Amino acid sequence: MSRKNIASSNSTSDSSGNSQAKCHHNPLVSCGDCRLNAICLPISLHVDDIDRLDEIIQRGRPLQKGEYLYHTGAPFRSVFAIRSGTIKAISITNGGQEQVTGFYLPGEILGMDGIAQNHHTNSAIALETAAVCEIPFSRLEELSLKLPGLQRHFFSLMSKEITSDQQLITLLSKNSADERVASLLLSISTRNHHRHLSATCFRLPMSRADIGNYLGLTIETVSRVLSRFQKSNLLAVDKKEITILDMDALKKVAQAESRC
Amino acid sequence: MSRKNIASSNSTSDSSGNSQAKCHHNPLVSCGDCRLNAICLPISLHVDDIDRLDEIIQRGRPLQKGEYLYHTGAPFRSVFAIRSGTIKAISITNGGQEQVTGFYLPGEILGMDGIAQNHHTNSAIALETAAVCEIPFSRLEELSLKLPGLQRHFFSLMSKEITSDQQLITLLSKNSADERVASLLLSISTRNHHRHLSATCFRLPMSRADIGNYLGLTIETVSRVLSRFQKSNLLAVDKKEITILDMDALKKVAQAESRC
DNA sequence: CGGAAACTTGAGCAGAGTCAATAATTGTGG
DNA sequence: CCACAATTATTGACTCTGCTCAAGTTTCCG
Repeated sequence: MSRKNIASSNSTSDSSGNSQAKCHHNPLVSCGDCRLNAICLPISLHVDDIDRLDEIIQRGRPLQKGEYLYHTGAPFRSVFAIRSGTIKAISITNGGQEQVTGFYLPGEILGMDGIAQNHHTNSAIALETAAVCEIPFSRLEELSLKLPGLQRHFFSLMSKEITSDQQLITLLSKNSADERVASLLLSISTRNHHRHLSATCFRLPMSRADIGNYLGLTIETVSRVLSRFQKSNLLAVDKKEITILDMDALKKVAQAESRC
Repeated sequence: MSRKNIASSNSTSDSSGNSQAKCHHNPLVSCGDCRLNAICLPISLHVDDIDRLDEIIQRGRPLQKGEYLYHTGAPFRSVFAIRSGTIKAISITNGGQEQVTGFYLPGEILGMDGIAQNHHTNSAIALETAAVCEIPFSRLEELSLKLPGLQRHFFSLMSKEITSDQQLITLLSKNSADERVASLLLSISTRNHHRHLSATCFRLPMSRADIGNYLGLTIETVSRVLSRFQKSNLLAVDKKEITILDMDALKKVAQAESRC
């Protein structure tokens, strides 16, 4: 068997003594050894092909909280995979306000907004100290021409971005404040779970303002909804630390759109 | 010069006597002769390459109003370019409601929601009699591996879909009913103008219900906003026929988000 | 021509926004 | 390390935009 399905090599590998080399804080770890590759690169590639991908990826110094990964209008050169930390993507409205268009967690890929116009339509900002892998897009395109699996993977990534944007559109268009907040909490919970972290107890990396901006709500409404969820024992909220106490009930709230 | 920039061959070509062959209602017209190719395929391709693309495209019988182009959950095989008519894309919410995620006009491409999961997450429904070109995706992928320009074009198309979804997110998240309706009217106006149709006088192909669904408003609110626009002489509204009487004022309404 | 679907308009209501005051947390510089 | 400023979050009172419900009208299509 000359192929290595990297999707099946999951993070249990850090039970080995060599945890240093595989730690996601270590900027030098290669794609093949990265514990996040099941999320970021869930395709079968020949080991040689992984090495070729590895070669084009640039790993820079970590971003500090508030630092920009790229700015609106900047020439588009790369997409980025998050290794640690959280990044928010924002676009600027005609009136000059921010619109948060997404939160990106470790293993997720952002920056694809820039492809069409050859410059970024969004800005990306670190919400906390964050390490990213920079993937130069022109070299990725070249490599994609040689590796059909990689081309398909990038089509797929962009398609996922489209479907997740459309889910947000539905959320904004049809759901109440309670439903929106519950949905966001569940989304973060699920994504944490995929990374083998707790699905019920986690720290929100973003401010109430960012949550409200993302969900089309005011900061006050977000705060009130969280207080209400706490009063009804769905959650324990301790500033940014969230504990989901009643997952089923929270899911019910999230899905309870005014059904006919 | 062995390359033909098809983007520069615009619809003025129908001044020739041979308008039959180039008419967008004729299902047999080739990509090279299609008057919409400036919108749907705005890239430089070798004439031979256009022919190769042409060969893989299937042109079926027109869809009648209300007919499905594809259903949610159907296996993903193709993307579609619209030749004539209008298609709406909808997704189904958890509660079983429709969410309109987009309106597609002639020259525009839809169906890319299905790539990630290999089946469509949306359904597509004709709002009026419509002709489409079906582009089998697997063959498009193969061809993209040979034609870097085509690969880039499809990355670009998907990126455009992402940025336009994000604009809708902003609209839903930040803008009032008036601003949302004005924005949609202006979007249709602009897209008509690109197709060399009137930017000020056109027929809305979708119902008030579809508009409301798309914009996150009720049918009653859409109706009231249009009445209000008419009273203030921004528009003349005659059921689905819209005439923009004061384009500048309408643009002001559309951009007037509560700026700080 | 008749029934259904689509649209318009009005009255009343409620969910989320605004404004405002206070509290808690974080960051900064002496 | 503490004190002060700045930012962030909570909570309350009031307002307003857009929703609900309802009735009536127009348009579409068989």
